[in-house]
This record gives sequence, structure tokens and C-alpha cells, in this order.
Amino acid sequence: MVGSKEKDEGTEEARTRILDAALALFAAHGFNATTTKAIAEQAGVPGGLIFYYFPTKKALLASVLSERNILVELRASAETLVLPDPKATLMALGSRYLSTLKQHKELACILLREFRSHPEVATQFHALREEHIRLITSYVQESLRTGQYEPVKHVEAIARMFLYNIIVIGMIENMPDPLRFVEDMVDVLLCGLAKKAQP
Amino acid sequence: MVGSKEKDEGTEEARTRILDAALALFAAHGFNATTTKAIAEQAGVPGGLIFYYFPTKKALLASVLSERNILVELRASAETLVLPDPKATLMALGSRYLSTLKQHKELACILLREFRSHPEVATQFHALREEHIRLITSYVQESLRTGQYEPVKHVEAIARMFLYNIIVIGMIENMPDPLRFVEDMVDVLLCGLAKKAQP
DNA sequence: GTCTATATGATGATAGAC
DNA sequence: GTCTATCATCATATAGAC
Repeated sequence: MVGSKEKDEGTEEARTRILDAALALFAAHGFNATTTKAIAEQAGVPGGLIFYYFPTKKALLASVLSERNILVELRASAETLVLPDPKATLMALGSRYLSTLKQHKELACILLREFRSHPEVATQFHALREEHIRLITSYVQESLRTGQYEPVKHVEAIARMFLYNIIVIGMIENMPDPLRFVEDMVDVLLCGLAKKAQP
Repeated sequence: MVGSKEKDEGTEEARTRILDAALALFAAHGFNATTTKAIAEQAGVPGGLIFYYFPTKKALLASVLSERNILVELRASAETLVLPDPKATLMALGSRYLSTLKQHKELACILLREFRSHPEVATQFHALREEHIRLITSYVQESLRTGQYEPVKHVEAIARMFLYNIIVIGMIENMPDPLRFVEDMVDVLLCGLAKKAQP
């Protein structure tokens, strides 16, 4: 720990390029359809070097998932939210999630592609989902309280629908105006909310 | 056409078993991770026989997609609906979709798994989605009219959210009580609807 | 139509020079 | 750390006997 120098780029630059190439190719063609040769070519390194840094191809996938993790960014997307009202809350969350998903589209692709065959990916995906359901639920609840709304029954269902839709939007490539749909979505999700009459 | 005899089972029984095995294995492990050898073993036929019925492995996938098609059943799920009110409409649609997806889980898996690498799968998936968005939209609109509700702005968004959520529910394995969530979902989607005052 | 044996090529992984 | 050459295995697909 103490001995690590000021920059890891340069040192292990090849390793980084291998990880980047693997991320892109696993996302584009899937784990099994991607050959280590193709990864090496895209990374601009000889084929053998992959196995200097990673013992097996599966270990390379594991490293991609852990070192190019989207988890931190997604948590950041859901944090430090000011809460004027539920609509603003969900719109802010939605656009942050979408931009994070767009920025890390490759990793999201891999999660969706491989979670059936790789149990550890499934676990990670499941935990991620449920964590954010809870986050969104508590945000909406909080912003409902703040905004003097009537308590609502189905807040968790609303959070779940919100996130599930975000997942599908992130999954589908051709959606013309995602944010427009998010706004419609938020309107629908919240149009049952009645503001308390101000006394 | 005229000459086809009363049953295709028996004749081409091996072909059917190959298709079934391929369907199951493609869904479980993905197209590229499934070897033709494994398909032959699961089907109980020698490896070479696959290439008597199907020219290539990709052609086998195409045949699985077209001959074990979920499209007809999904259309059936969305048709012949009586329309007492929007909630009943969406609940009926939801439970039908879910049971169809459950019954044809393998094909749904393949669509979700392969639509990125196989353009023709993507096209089929996209067309399927948009067709059902339109179907659901028109059903909800119709049942709104019938039930004397105020016209609603976001009917298509409601239909889209409905279907997207159904897709995710079908995709996620561990949901404890899917129909319960569908009911909450429908409540949320429709709680903005106000019934016209009866004159 | 069914089955066996096999061709041909690619794949993940290794050994060892530099 | 980097690169080349190569191994052993397994993949899809074919040829041809029955």
C-alpha cells in the first residue's frame, strides 16, 4: 500500500487496455463469443499477455466486473438529493440513472447478458436492484413527507416500477427521447398523489 | 401440402427432439456456450444428425426462434378481451402475459440473451414489443371509453410501463408473488383516472 | 433417416526467449 | 513485463457406411 507510486497508468497500462477491450467485447458479443485473441487484438497486445495478468478468461470477466464496477456510480446517482417534491426527486433520479447507464452501458450489458449463466453476476445484479429499490422508496417517502402529501400505499411498487422501467430503457437501444418518456412515466407514477389541503 | 399425413410426430421425431434440446440449452447457457454435441446428447441423437436437419448451428437457432415462436401465444394473450373497466383489462392482460412468458420462458430467455448479437432476433424482439404496446394502448383506451372515464393523456406511456414491467418480471426469477405486484402496478398506473360524474 | 468416424480449424492456455 | 511459438483440446461440420 505504502509503496504504490503516484500513477498506475504507464505501469500496468497493458493490463488496463486488456480490461477495457474485454469490457467492450464482452458487452458487444457476450462472454463466450469473445475470444481472448480478439481481446488481445483490440487491446493491441500479444495474445499470451492476457494470461500473464489474468489466470483464466473467467478471471478476466470477474476482474472486469469488479474493477469496472458501476455500483459506485449508481450509488452516487442516488445520493445527495435535495427533495422539493416527489416529481423533482424522481426526475432527478431518472436522468442520473440514465446517464450513468449510458456512460457504463457496456457493464450494464454484461450484467444483463451473463446473469443467467454466471451465478455471481446474478447475485450482484439482484443485490444492486434491491438496494436501489430501497433507496428510491425511501427518497419518495421522504419527499412525500416534506411536500405535505397524503401518505400513499404503494410507494415500494412505485419505486420498483420506476427502476424496472429505467432498466428496460437502458436495455433498449432505439428509444428516441428517453427523458421524455421518463417524464411521462413520473407523471403517471405520481398522478395518484393528492397534496394535503394547506390549513 | 396435400400429401402431408395425419401426424408429424413419429416422422421427424428426432428433429423435434433436437429443436426442444436446442431451445432448452440455448436458453440455459446461451447460444455460443451451447455445443452441438450437448444438444445431440440431450436430444438422444448422434451428433451428426443435427446437420442432416439443419445446415448450420445458426440455422438451428433460427428454426428454434421461428418454430417455437412465442408470438402467436402472446397475440392470443392480448386478444378476445372483454372490457368492463381498465383495471380488469390490465389485470387480465398481465396474468395472461405472465403465464405465457412462464410457459415459454426458454424462448423469452433466448430473445433477451441474443438480441444484441443477432440482429434478426433484435428486430423480432422490437417488433413484438411495439405491436403489444399498440395493442395494450388501444385496449386501455377502449375500456376507458366504455367505462365512462375522463380521457387520459398518457395512455401510451401507461401501456409502455405496463409491458416493460411485465418484461422485467418475466426476466427476474426470484419474484415471490408476481401477480400481487401486477395488481399494485395496475393500481398505480390507473390511480390517476377519474370516473366521469354520472349525469 | 440414422449413425460412426473424422476433417479442419479455432480456442484457451503454456513455455520460454528476450 | 513483453512477445512468439506452440500445445492440447474441443468446436462445427462433412463423408459415407448402414
